[in-house]
Amino acid sequence: MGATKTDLYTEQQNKLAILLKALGHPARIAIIEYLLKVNSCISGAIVNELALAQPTISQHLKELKNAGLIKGSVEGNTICYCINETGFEKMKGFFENISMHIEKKNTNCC
Amino acid sequence: MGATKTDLYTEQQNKLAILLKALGHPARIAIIEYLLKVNSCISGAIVNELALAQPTISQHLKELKNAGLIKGSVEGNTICYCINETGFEKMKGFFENISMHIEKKNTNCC
DNA sequence: TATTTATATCGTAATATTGCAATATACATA
DNA sequence: TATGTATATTGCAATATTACGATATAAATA
Repeated sequence: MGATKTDLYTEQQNKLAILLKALGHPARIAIIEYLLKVNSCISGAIVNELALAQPTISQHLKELKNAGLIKGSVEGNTICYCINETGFEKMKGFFENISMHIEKKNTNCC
Repeated sequence: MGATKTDLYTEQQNKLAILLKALGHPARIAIIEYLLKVNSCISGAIVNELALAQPTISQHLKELKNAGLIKGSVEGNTICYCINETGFEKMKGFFENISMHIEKKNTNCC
């Protein structure tokens, strides 16, 4: 085994899991936070920022892109990465929804 | 290699990654959604709900508990699991913060 | 055109995750 | 006390992830 049995879950659950998993690594959180901090779309600057080897960061960027959390566009020699809002809005919505559900029910049995 | 280099990141980034990673699996999303849906703290009912073997679910529950997303309390023979708000509030806060940051800057270079 | 610069891909080692059968534990009840 | 019921733990096979050196690719510039 070792592979997730995606056919057991709804498409929503699978999609959400992909988004959350993509952010479930501190390097990728750091990349997102960096992209939000700098006031323009920087690319290779991330390599200097993050103390990881260039291929490793390239790989993390690819995963973020595959999950739909960042977009990349070629800019001559360099590549410009920036936040893709849609993925983040979905996750925000999920947690706001959960928060509402928690408020409504007060079964604090644990 | 193979292990995440946690010493490269802030404690906040590492903690957040643990929370997000714990939810980054459809089975664990399904468990959380189930706990929210049923109006009381059910335990072994999850095994019937989820089409996974009992040890597998037990393992997922353990991970959710370790991450601080659910609490468990022994109830005689059975065990009562329910949502632990704090973890979810943290994630909600993170995404609301990101959302605010995205709104402020409109550098849509990608 | 040759060289530099920026990024991606390949290949691989180390480690982690997923899933389950078998088994253990612990309470409940006959 | 013996048996059933609910959950956890162990051990293991299959697969995925993390990280990086070596190398490829592609644009920029000397």
